[in-house]
Amino acid sequence: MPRRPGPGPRRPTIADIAERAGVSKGSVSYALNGNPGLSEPTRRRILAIAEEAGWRPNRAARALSASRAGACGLAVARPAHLLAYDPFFPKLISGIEAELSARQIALMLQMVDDVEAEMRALRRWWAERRVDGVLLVDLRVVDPRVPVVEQLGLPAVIVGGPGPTGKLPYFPGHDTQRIRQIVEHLVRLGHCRIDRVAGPAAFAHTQTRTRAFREALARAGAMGTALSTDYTTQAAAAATKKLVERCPVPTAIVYDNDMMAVAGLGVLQEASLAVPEDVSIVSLEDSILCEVVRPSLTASSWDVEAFGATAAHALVKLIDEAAGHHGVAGHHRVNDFTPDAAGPAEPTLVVRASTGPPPG
Amino acid sequence: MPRRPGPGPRRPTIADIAERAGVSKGSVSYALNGNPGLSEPTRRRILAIAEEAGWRPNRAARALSASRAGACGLAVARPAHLLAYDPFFPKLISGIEAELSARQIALMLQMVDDVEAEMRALRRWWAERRVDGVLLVDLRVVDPRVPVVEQLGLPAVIVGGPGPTGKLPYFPGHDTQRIRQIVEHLVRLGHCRIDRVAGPAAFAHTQTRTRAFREALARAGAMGTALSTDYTTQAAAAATKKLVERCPVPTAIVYDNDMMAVAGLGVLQEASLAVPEDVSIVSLEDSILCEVVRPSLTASSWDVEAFGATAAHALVKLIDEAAGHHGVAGHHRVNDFTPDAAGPAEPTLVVRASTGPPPG
DNA sequence: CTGAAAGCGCTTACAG
DNA sequence: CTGAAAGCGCTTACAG
Repeated sequence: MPRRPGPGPRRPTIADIAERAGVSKGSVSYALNGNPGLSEPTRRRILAIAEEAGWRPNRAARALSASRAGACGLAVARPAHLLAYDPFFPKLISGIEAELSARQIALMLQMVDDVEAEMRALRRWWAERRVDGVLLVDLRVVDPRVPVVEQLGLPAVIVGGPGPTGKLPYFPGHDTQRIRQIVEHLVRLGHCRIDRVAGPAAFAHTQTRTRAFREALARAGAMGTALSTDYTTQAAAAATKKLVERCPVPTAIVYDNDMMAVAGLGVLQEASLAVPEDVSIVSLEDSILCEVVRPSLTASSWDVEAFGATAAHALVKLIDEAAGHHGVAGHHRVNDFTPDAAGPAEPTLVVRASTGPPPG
Repeated sequence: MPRRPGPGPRRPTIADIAERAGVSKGSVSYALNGNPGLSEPTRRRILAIAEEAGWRPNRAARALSASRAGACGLAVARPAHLLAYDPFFPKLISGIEAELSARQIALMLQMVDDVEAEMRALRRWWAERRVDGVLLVDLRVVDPRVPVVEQLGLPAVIVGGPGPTGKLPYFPGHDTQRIRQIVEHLVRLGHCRIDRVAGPAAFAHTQTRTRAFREALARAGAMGTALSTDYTTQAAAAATKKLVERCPVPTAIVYDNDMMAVAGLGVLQEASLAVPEDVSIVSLEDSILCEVVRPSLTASSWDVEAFGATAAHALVKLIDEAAGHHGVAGHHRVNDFTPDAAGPAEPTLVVRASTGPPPG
């Protein structure tokens, strides 16, 4: 049973601190956690000794006794080759991670092939007490993860959800507003036939966007359709080809993300259609890529990092609440965050070279 | 002290399994961990009961008693806005994660602003026993992280390192070979003046590439220089402008990654230089982006996911070794992995539309 | 081949 | 205001 010391310097424990301070381990724990029931001088003395000794809690010990993992989980069910070209996720993860690490909470990241694998990951995290809560991204229209986390009692927030699903807090990504801005911009330029190359129809945010797209078109008296893709550039290229073979050719195309927009741009260039003289194109997601290609792409810009941070913050709150109502069988409270107010900054349409008046 | 039960189903412990099986907790632990010293029938019976009960180890408990976190750490010291456009990292993380999760090891991800913050993260992970080992990316020419992990006795592998640094295992990313292939391709096309827009000079792999670049040029009797950047597209654009203002204009430019290559392409197009008729360009990193832009970019393709998996595998081995030599004060063994054999697949140059013979 | 027990490093009601 | 003690759920030498 004697611990193998392992290489490297020794890590002090509360027992060491207690001994040096001449108090019990309990008092050290109280001081370290800011619990009441300790005189100010004693607390300060203990804190100073712990600081000086470079004490840090053994997270496993703390997790075991406090029933708190000190970690949140994020499983992403998109193939790596897709993730690799979507600037959205690194930004989102960065925002989540910043919020969490400011609170000393770790982020466990797992990439999985599909929703089934993601659910296995969620169950395993729960069973092993690896995480205190999870972030759910890419909500499906009918999403099997929601009943799973609800049944497990695993605190969860939906990142980018479209609206109330069960009782989980959700954070829509300004989808409606961003689509609206894009359509209004194009209509103002004189376009009346606007098509869209969309993401997977099974994603809830795609549905939200499609609804917003239809409504915005109708309000403006314009027409247009949305073609679903699997987010691959091949699918985006194929959809673009289909659109430009139509008669009449659409004068504007909206792409659900930047890489698809660039793929579409390539197809248009090969079809000898000039952008924006013949066809205007817009990306629903802004990135450096939009700035860098020629012509540069008009794109909807929003603060994805702040968005991730907000969702992470809500998850932390939820976890704290769940721990507070200890033993209460009931579930997370209904969303009490303002929907469509994900970050501090409102989305804005960055107008670049890829949009202009329609031909003729 | 009674645990708050918390919401959701109950999680069985080894005590539950032991009771149902009519054995001691120790025996259950032995059965579950495949330790010898248990009759086959007993082992099978225990396993069946655990399986049926859906038992999973409480990772905190296991970590505390076994002194193993069951997690590895990866801290990335690049600003999020840069990470967001580099397909390399998602692929790398995906490969690492796949290897780790196959062994039930979690990946802790942290994004930090600089190497100092990364070192704080490493120290904190070590002090809290959050991780059993770490992966070090973006090795600097003089890298302060190396002495830190060595002093702490924290198992670590260098992902993409250029060669032996201290005693840490390292995995070079085929840099020399990839640079060589590119230069040879361009020389074969007839280029004799090849410049390069490189990454930060402080990165060790940039240095490796620069050395390989010089050697390859010298071998071919060609000339050329490398301009360092901070990987931003602004810097890439500025470097490209500087190059095309030279006399004579280089006939070929190599970019250390794909986004910089696209930024360079934009500058060339605006300077009315045709690619590849006036200038050929090549990206040292392949991605969908290279396929999608017009002209499509010739790029060096290699299996980054396998690379990440290999490094993660080595780290796991290192951790096992360190645990095996328990108490031995000595350090990790000198690298015993084959350098420059990172993945199963060799890098290949994918020739696309952006390279051709020099003008004249 | 199996069991009883100590220990990992914390937290937290409970006495004093 | 402080201390002694139990407990979190595992692992692991040590007896039998």
